[in-house]
Amino acid sequence: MIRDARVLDPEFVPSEVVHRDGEVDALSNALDPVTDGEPAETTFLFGPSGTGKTCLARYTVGQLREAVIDIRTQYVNCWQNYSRYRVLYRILEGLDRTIDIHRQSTPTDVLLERVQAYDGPPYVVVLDEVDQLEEPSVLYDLYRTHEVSMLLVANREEDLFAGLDDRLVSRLHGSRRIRFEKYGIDELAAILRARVDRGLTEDAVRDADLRYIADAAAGDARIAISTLRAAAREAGRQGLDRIPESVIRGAVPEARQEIQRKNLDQLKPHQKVLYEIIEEHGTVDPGTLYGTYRERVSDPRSDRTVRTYLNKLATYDLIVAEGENRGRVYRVA
DNA sequence: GTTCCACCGGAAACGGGGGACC
DNA sequence: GGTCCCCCGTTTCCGGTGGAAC
Repeated sequence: MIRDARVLDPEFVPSEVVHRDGEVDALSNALDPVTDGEPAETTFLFGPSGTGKTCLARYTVGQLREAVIDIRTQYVNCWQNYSRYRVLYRILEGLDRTIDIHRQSTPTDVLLERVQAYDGPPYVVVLDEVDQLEEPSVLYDLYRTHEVSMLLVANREEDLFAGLDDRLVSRLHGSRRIRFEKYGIDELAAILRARVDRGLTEDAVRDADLRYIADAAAGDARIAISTLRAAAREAGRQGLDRIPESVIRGAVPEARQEIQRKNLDQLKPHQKVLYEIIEEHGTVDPGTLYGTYRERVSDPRSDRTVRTYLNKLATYDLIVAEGENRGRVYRVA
């Protein structure tokens, strides 16, 4: 039944983007100077998870690469590359200029100097999840680098700017902004249909079932595509040539659990212990949480580090921190 | 109204791991 | 082999906040 499993991967960049014409045009216009060998203005892509920001950024940059001979591009995920050093390193990787750079001995400033010394063809850098940067000052460094054009992807504009210093905010104030709204059910169903047509055999899924998935995903294309993939996998396991409604319905919670499992797998052992304690309690106050954690592990980290871990868990959407100060409680998301 | 205290998170310091250099 | 330098995870220190107790 599966013809091309790649298209069922949420990371897959399709050859045509569905229901984002306005956003594609806006981004193409922003990148237009690159076609004349000039740098593009800094552009923000804002919107909730699963609204196609990353997909569209990669798609548009891909189109640009097809149209322009002299261009360099790089994608940097700031969730994984959260320090100034790692961002600059990834950017130099895109220029093939990391050959003599050593993780443990080359100062960050040397990396920056090398990026700033670049004077080749336009270089378009996509900084995804830019609100996860621990050292946003790197944006200032890059802003001052003439040949580098930045596409900055983030969920919420307010959250991103709240974490930046005034100097950077004023510089970025005039930058172009493209906003993404959540997909409607019809739009999501159309996105799924396009993937089914390319990735599965004909009539593998009914339109009504695609609408069911779209509805359950609540506007999040990533969840919708994961659900479709989970359903296709289960139907394949059962040796079916179509995905029945019962499998579709079972795939909805399965896809959400899979996303959560992936997030849990990325945690360090101490972070997992904290998550388990919160899960066991349902809702737990900080004092009890810290105390239980200290009892449960042989080499507990300091309370301050625990707070850093808890913030990490919250950013992963694994837990929720409710209330302030003494009223603070933690619960699983 | 004042004091106490639990909690948060920023900033700086510390130390481990590892590569470069002599 | 010893020393220096760097990144990065962690700890230490501490100021801010606001509810509880007096």
